[in-house]
Amino acid sequence: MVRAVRRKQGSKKGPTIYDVAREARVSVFTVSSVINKTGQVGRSLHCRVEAAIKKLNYRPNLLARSLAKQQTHTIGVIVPDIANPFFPLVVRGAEDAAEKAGYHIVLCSSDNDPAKEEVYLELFLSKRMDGILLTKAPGSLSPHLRQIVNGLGVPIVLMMRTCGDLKADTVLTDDYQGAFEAVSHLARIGHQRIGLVGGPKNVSNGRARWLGYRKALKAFNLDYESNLVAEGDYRIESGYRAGLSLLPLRSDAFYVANYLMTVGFMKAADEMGLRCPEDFGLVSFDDYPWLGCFQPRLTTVDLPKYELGTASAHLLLERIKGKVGPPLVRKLKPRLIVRESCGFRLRKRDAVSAEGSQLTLESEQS
Amino acid sequence: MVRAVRRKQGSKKGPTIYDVAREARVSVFTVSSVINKTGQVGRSLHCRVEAAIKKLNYRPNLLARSLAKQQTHTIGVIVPDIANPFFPLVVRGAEDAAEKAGYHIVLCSSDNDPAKEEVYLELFLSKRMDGILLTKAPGSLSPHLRQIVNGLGVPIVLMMRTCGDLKADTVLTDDYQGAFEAVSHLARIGHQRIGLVGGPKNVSNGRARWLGYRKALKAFNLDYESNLVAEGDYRIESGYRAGLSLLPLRSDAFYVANYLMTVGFMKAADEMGLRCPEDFGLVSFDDYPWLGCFQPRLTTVDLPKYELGTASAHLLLERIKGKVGPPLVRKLKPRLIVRESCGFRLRKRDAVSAEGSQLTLESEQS
DNA sequence: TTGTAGGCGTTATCAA
DNA sequence: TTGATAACGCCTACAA
Repeated sequence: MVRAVRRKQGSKKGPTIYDVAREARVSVFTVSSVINKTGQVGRSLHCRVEAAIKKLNYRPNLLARSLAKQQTHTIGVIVPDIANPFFPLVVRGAEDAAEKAGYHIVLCSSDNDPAKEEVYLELFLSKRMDGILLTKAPGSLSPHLRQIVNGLGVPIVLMMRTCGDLKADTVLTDDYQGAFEAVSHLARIGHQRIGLVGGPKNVSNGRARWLGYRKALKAFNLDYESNLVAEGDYRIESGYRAGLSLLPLRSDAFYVANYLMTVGFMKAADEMGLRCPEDFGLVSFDDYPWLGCFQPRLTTVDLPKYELGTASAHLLLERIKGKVGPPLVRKLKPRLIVRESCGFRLRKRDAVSAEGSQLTLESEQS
Repeated sequence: MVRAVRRKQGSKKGPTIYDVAREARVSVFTVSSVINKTGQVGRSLHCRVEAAIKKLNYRPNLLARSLAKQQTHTIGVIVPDIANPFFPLVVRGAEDAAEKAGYHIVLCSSDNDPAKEEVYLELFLSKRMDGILLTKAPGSLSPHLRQIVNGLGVPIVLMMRTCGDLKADTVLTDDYQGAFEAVSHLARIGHQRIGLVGGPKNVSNGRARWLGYRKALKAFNLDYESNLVAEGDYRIESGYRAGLSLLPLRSDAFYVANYLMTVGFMKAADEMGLRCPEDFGLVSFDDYPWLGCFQPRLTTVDLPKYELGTASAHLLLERIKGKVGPPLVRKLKPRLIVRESCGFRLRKRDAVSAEGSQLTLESEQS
């Protein structure tokens, strides 16, 4: 009982459960039971405890609780870059879902750097996160790390990107399908030579978008011209460079595999005095609220970002709760939104029958 | 020494410092000294310990360390909404600065709801965050909470918004100045009737942008017409509604106090068949990489978001380190970026002399 | 129903 | 230089 003889409470550091117990003239057990609503505590003691808590302004130290209960009610989230406009909504979705379950989020940006990612993962393990949400950087998890993860049994949910050697629950958008629809749309309205600004081939969704492009070309009997294709890294600069090299080739249209690259691409077009959709058609990937307000209004494939976050968090929370079973994969449906950048208005002679595809004409919505 | 007799290591939960000590046939103190590079440990023991750590794949439990050292190396961040494109870069700045100092971030979105904010603040205190970065929701901190904060001595840095009753370090952008420059620019190029879509008056930067607007009108001897003014909440919908009500009044130009409201405003203009800058001039607030690539290219006031985040984190880290002194206020300079939405190209007859203002013609940069 | 005391995994004090 | 051992603040069998 050395503890009860501690400092005369106050002065930084806040009151502890012992202070409350002393104040209420009960044991720490009683206080604990009251706080956690566990076990039956008599009316009078209950009141005394609550009064003491209020009087001392007591807040339980969640650090100590986490240590004792072996759970932090915190989940670690690693995204490539929170400043990439794709991820904020994903994170917000995860945050909301987590919050609803009493969990909170620590956020890290890996910059797609496997080394950084590894550091953060180790951090999460050391901080005893209850679970991890991960948009994997290129490359596989180091065996060393995988061993720890498995040993510790910390659940991980992969977001947006699979990772070959990591068997874990995964939530994806169907980028293969999305890319296929994007390019199909271009083909359907009459474009013949369709270029690609693709994502990095060393991440799964980069490959998927690439494959969807090729599949669509095949489906419409269009040639694959390797010189009309460029690989980017999802950032503005790479889209810009791709624009500089691809635009002079004067193909009919382009599919650009994400928004940031589209921004760079458009900048290049602007500098070269090329206009969209008059000089080239364009379908982008990933929609934003402002795309409909500025010219050219981008035809794009909307990805359910918020839902991606919530779904991932839900899966993770299930695992944290102890659910067992083989890894689950959820694939969310993208949705083609047709505006003008594709050249649809210019070529509406080839009327598009909806064909049961996930097509949305923006003028129809809202 | 009961502890050493614990479970036969392994099977979830990972090894503890005791396991390492036993493995290396030393005391926990020795292990701890090696890990923290504190105190002198003999060569041979040092090696034995390192070997044991490697062999057992030992990672210190940061939770336990935090409890013992009374510091978590974690800072709590509350922003109104991480999905508002303004904040990701701020958070990224804070994250980078924190990371560099060995700190990490837990992120919460308050939705500008004081109640939610209070819950999160209490959470941060309970989780013993070393410091807090806060973009205050409207209203003042509850006295109850302020008492705790003060009592606990947890440093807080206010970002973007002041809070009357909370004396704390603060990092702002000079929104008064920014708004003044925005509106002055409109006036300078010949606009006479200038409307305002302002931010919420119950947050400090909303007021500042409002005041800058009025100051500029005065400076250019323009009338303040209250019917040309609308109060929004920084979200798209409010900008849209403002557009619907203000645009029919056919004033020359508008200053819209943030990007999201501009998006809504443009949507309204689009629906009404009004074009910018032909039918009305517009200056927005807050710049993004894609603003230069789409029409109308927005003239806007760039706010140093990333720097806002880093500066805030730096200030906070200083306080965490124990720096004392009166609350500091840092005000970051905004920068007017002139593109076409203001109508500058249309009216370039009134040539703009730079006048030493922070004006940037986009064609000059890059 | 309530209290006692040991455990969670570190750090830190104080002897040896 | 090392080693016991008491904090850190909470939870929770086990006792009473």
